[in-house]
Amino acid sequence: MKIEDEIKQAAFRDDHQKAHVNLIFTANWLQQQQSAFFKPFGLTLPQFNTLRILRGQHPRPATVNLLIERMLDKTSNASRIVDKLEAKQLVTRCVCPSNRRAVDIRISPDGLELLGRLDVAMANEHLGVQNLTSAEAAQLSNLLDKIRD
Amino acid sequence: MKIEDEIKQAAFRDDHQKAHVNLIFTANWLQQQQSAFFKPFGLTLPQFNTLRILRGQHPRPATVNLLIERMLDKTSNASRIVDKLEAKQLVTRCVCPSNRRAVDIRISPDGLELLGRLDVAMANEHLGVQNLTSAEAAQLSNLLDKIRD
DNA sequence: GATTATTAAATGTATGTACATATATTTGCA
DNA sequence: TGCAAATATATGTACATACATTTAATAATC
Repeated sequence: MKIEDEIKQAAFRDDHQKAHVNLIFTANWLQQQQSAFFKPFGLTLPQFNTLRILRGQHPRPATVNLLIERMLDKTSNASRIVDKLEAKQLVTRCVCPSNRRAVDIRISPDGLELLGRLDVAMANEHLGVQNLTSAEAAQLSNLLDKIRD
Repeated sequence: MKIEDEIKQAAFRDDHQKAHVNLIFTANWLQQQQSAFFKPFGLTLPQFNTLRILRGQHPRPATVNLLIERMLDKTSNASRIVDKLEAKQLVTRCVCPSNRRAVDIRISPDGLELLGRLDVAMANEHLGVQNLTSAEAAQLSNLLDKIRD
């Protein structure tokens, strides 16, 4: 559906404004698709992304700082997202022995098992930008990089 | 800066995953730019977008339903955003005479004045996707529409 | 006309975002 | 050594998001 119809707006001032609105709208749309997918597994999107970073580090620990560095949203509160994951016993948290200010966070066996199930489920889904060809996806990335220059 | 460096990830699985991550990241980036811009004016981004819809309707009223229809994020809570705007006396809210379930919401003179100041300030800023040419912006919109097909 | 269904908005709860501040630990330097 | 600065994380508050439930008014059906 064209962006004009999605938000019931007849026209945009120019191509720039239209692309801007479309970018925000489409990113929200994608995030909602993903959230709905993760919901039956008891995970929110930021929780999933955090777990995935921890699996990437496994069996090495991650610190809160490392999570923030790799998260898409730098200003979100990694501490509290880890709180939620810890409450579900998907991660462990303990004071780093070599630097007692820092906290070593590791994905637990339960967490690895959950991500494993998600891998299977995601392979059977068409989440994300699957409607684009590889060339179009690459073109999109280039345009987005240019926006942030 | 390339997306790989922004989130400190060496490589992506494929062009699709890279475009997906880039899309979410860039939309967040744009929203943060805008939020920072609106902050000195005492507005959040959803509050600004709501006010702008109301100005589009002015002098006709809008209902909460109309706001939801036109908002980029359909699931956000228009009622409570209007609460905040009403507390700042930027909008008025009164029961619709012809349908007492509905509420007529109108932008106030203060609200119009604030948006006027924002128009001036925004004209002097480069918010949004200004780094693209018109052709690139149009191309971006087409790619985004295709994602949501 | 009374009862049920639908609609419009508000409210409740859990989570996340944004940003400021607090607490504890470590580092650097006078 | 002692004390200030820097670092790592946690906490507090306001706002927004996501989604379920509630309340009130209107429409539809019997």
